[in-house]
Amino acid sequence: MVRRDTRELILATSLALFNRHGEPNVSTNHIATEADISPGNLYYHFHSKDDIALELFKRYLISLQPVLELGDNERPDTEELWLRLHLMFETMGRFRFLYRNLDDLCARIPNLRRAFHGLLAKQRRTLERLLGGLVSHGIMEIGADDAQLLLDNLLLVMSSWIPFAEAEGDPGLEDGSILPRAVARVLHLLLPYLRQPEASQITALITQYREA
Amino acid sequence: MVRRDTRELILATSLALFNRHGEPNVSTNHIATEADISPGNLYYHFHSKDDIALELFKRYLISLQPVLELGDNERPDTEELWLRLHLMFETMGRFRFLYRNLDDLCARIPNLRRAFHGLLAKQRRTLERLLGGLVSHGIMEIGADDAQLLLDNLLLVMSSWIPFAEAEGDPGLEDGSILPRAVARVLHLLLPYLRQPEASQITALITQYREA
DNA sequence: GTCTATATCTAGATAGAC
DNA sequence: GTCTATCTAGATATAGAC
Repeated sequence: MVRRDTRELILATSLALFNRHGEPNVSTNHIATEADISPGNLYYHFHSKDDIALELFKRYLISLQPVLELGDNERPDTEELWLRLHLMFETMGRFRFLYRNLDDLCARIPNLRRAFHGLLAKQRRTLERLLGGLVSHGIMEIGADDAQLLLDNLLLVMSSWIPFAEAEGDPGLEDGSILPRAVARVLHLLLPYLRQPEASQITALITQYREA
Repeated sequence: MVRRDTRELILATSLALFNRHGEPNVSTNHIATEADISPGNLYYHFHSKDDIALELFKRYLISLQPVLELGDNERPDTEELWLRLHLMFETMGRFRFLYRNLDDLCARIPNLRRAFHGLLAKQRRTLERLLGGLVSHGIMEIGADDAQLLLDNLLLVMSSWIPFAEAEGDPGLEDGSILPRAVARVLHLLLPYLRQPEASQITALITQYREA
């Protein structure tokens, strides 16, 4: 690997190893060896292993920011919806180690825990606005109670498809071929509440995605 | 704690600690101390820590067996459905450490991995039959493609509500007060495909469960 | 069956030379 | 900034007396 700034090299190497083997199974020595630096050097750049994980989480948040941001005068439609989901899932996939061991990372690193809760709240607001947009366009029809339960399930599925796929041993996590199926999964949750002709559009998208 | 058969004591203690702190955060010394026995004694009864986890998984499977079994002439209705779900989730909650670190347990313990995949397949078959029963009774109306996607999401949600609740820091995991909400969550996935009057029944159940 | 004592290993982290 | 060498802690697991 080309020698860039060492701190960035450590982060890139850690991310790759964490994603491949799972964060608990990657030691700092392991990272140093793979990055072709000494263990001491690693600790010159980072105070601890948790520090590396936390810094990666910050990068994750930054990557996600533009995907979660909705312009004030933006009018979300189904096209916009699947684009956002695809971008979001692609980003999550690049940092998938976070979701694989979310519970333990949150328990161990208070700052990460707080940041994750903030992210969940933000995701909920973004989804709420997206759904609200669909309703105001007459594309979606849903009651307030149903909308809350739907939001709960959307957040759960969006936060859990990665570890579930890992547990199932799905090979598509490595090469990204799982993404279309993950998006199809989420879109299918919305389908019952969509009116025509958007419902048919989404159905077509789902079919297309599943076959991809 | 009353002194029962030591092997059972170790299992009970391990289960409690694993659930409370997460399996990776509980050492064999920790278990021995809590069980009031020596570390050496623990290793007399179990070959390794993984052995304990695997034995607990077997107990989990045994507990789940009657819940997943459907009699041949059984006619699943909505009443049967919520009963099954409640029993299933209650059992999962008693062994929730398994779901909190499923990926790493599967990666580390091949036998557990195989057993879990077998369980997933069995759950899918049971759900398939339950849904099929609802359809044949005219309670549910759903196409073949939609049914497959619904099954996928049902399995995902059923396998993931525990770690998601842990990541959210939901206190209801300890005392079981989360169970009604978890069941409501799953029932809501089915709701769009139910006919009347069962749809209203389920809506009422969900409302009741959410308030509980 | 159970204990005490200990071997072995590996992880995270630091010290100090260069 | 980077390296080598090393410390420390804690985990799994075993040996051998009782």
